[in-house]
Amino acid sequence: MKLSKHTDYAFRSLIFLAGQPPGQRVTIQDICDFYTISPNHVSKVIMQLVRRGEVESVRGKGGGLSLARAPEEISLLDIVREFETTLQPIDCAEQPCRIIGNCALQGILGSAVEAFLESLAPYTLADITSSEVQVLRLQAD
Amino acid sequence: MKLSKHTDYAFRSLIFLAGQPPGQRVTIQDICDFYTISPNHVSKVIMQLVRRGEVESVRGKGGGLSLARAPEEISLLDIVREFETTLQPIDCAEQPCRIIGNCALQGILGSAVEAFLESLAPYTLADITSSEVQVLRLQAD
DNA sequence: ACTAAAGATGCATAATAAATGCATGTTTTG
DNA sequence: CAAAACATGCATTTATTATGCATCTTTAGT
Repeated sequence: MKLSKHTDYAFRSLIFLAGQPPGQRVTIQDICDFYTISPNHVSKVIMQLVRRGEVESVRGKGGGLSLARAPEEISLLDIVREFETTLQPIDCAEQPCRIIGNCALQGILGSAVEAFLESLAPYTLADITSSEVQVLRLQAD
Repeated sequence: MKLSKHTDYAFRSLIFLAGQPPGQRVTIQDICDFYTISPNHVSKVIMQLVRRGEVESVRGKGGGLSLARAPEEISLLDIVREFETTLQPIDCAEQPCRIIGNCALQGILGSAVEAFLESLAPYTLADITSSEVQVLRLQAD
C-alpha cells in the first residue's frame, strides 16, 4: 500500500515551486536537476497540475513554471486524489467474488481509505514548506 | 493505493473458513474452487496464517484446514499488517531526496496511514461474516 | 508397508503496471 | 528565424505481482 511516484513527483515539484521567491519562474529542467529525476515524468506531472490550475506555465523562451495559487490554497488531499489512479483497496469487481452482496469487508476497507484521506484534508502545501531553512536549501544550488 | 492480492486472498480464505460448521475441515482445493483462484497462491497465504496461529492445518489424508481461533479474535488490522509488504506511502530513502530533514510531508503521510490502520483496528473476522445468508451461500456448493 | 490424499516449499515463468527515455510538435521571445 | 522552453505521444525498460510447475513431507486407510 503505497502512493505512486506520480504523486511523489507532484509533491516535490510543488515544494520546489513554493520555495522560489515570488515572481520567479523555474524550468522543468531546474526541478529535475534538483531532485535528479527524469524530465519526461516531471513534464507530465506538471501538465496535470497546470490543467488543475495549481501551476502556471509560460511557454517559449524565457518561460517557465510558477505556482498559480498561494500554497495555503493547494490541498494535499486534492493532489493525492488527482494522482492516485485507484483508491479502492480491493477491487471486488475485477475477478468475480461469490460473496458479493453479503460482504461487509468492502465497507470497512472503504471507510479506512476515507480515514486516510480525511487525515490529509486539513493540510496544504504551506504546511510542508513553512520552514525557512528549507527555502534556503532550495535556493542554495 | 491498493492492497495486494495476498491480503485479498487471506481475507477470502478466512471468510470461507469462518463460514464452515464447527469442526468441519476444508481443503485448499475447496477454497480455490469456491473463488476460482490459484491453489499455489492460496497455499502460501494459508501457510502464513498457520504460522501466525489463525488457521490450523492437518496434513495427510483426511486432513484440511480450519480456524484456530474464534472469528472475534482475528483482527482485520493484523491481517493487513501481515500481508502488506509496505505501509510507507512514500519511500524517501529509496532515491535520495534533498529535502530530507526539513520535509513535513513524511509525517503527514505517516499519520494518514496510521488513520487508515486505526480505522481497521476495531474490526474482526466476525464483523465480516456475521450474516446468516452468507454462511448459507458458502455451504450451497 | 504401501498408496493416495493433502499440506509445505522452492523455483521459474508470465502478466501487469510503473517508470523511463526518445522523438517530435508547438509557442514565444529576441 | 533561431533558440528556449513547454506539450505530447509512443516505445522500451524495469519492477513488482501473480501464477504455475515440480517436488517433498506427513498421515490415514487398507
